[in-house]
Amino acid sequence: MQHIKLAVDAVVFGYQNEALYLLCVKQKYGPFANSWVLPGGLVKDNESIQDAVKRELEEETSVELDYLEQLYTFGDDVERDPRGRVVTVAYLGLVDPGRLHIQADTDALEVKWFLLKDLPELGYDHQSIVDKGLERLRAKIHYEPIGFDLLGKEFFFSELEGLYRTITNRELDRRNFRKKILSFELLEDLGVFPSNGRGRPGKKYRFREDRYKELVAKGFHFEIKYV
Amino acid sequence: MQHIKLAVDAVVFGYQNEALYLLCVKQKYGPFANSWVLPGGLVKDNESIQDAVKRELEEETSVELDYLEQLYTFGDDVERDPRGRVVTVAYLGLVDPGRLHIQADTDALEVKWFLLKDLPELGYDHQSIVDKGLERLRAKIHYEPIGFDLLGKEFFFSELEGLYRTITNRELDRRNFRKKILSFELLEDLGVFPSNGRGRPGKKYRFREDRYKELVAKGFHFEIKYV
DNA sequence: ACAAAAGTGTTTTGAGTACACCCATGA
DNA sequence: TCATGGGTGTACTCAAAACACTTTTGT
Repeated sequence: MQHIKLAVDAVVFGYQNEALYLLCVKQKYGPFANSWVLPGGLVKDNESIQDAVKRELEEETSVELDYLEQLYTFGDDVERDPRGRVVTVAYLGLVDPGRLHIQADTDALEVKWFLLKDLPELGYDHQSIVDKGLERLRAKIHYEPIGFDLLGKEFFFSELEGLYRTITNRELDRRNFRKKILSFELLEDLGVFPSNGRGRPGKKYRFREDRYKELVAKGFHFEIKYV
Repeated sequence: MQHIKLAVDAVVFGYQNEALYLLCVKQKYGPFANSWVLPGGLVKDNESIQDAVKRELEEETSVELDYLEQLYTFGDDVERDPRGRVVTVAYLGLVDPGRLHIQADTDALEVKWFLLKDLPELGYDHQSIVDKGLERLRAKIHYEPIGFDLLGKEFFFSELEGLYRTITNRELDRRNFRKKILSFELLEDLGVFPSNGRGRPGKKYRFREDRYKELVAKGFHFEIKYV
């Protein structure tokens, strides 16, 4: 008879003002009570693992995702949970800035977005799960248009630039970057919007999800080498 | 109390004569008795999931791997095993041609390498696991030097060409491919060997694993766009 | 008028691609 | 001598990279 528990955990990133944020919850019980950890929990017998992630996120944080993918399964360290053998399937989630400021904690658990650069010490092996998630995000932003899930539906071009600068942690040439992105013809031009600070007002854009899918079906491959 | 079992399964590919092979075992008991399935089985309480894969491969097939990586965790279909909830962590394995012909079945299970193009109907959802494995192999061969794990330690250049042709299922320009691969300076030239058939004899090469790691540490990125 | 951010084009460079002939061996 | 497979070099093309000034707004 096997005594292994199966859990899910979610690495959920948000982005605002040139900075990445990570969604954490404060553990109430157990060996890491009062530590910050990733949202997650045990999978139920009759739910898919993906549904388990969504349910836990809903229960613990009330956050809905704009993007979700399976990340990696952590089960090589037999003692990663001091209470017994737990294998966890980690997911990577992304949310747009509209969800970045939590409404109210659902069930008395504390929930918080931490600046990724300023994370507290996380319980269990959750820091290594976060590392894996960040690695995936960094890799994938070059060859899939997942960055758009970290922006609002409508965004200034400079926000997209800032997002790529932040995630890749490198400078980029604004002219070349814009030329490349626009060449895909995946952005709908929404026209000029009042500047939100000083400086010349800029155009807003919307990512054309439908068009992206069409193009992919025809063999198109999103790729940003820049940055 | 949770009633989910945790298993591992391995998609193990081999390559020989311009063809990919998949390692299968014949199921002895259960709902898929006498079906061919992927090698695998339940994880033990005190072993890492990666060790579980290696153990099952050893027990069921006596095959040792030249490459192993975690592939994906299949647990969304609650009824993927008719006997109850089983979530399986699938791994992708590669072996060199020296291991392609099985020595003897360890414990009366039947073991067989099938031509990938000519697979029998596999039990459970194993066909979709194979599909995922093949997808990963096809993607990864472009940006990591994992193809070498499907060749012997010493190989003719034409074998490498054939491997890429086979896996990508496309023609390639021999001159450009050779130029590109050699430009990495990752192959040790072992000199000319007697031809194994008719035609001019060719040089053999060895992949410089150590050098590859050095280069990666310096920021090198293996990439074959060709093919 | 000045500071701040947005918008825009051209040139250079190098990697990807296309392409065809000679060489060494076994039969 | 012929069939088979191995080895090699050059020219073209296009996308990536480098690069700086003008425009619009708020203060």
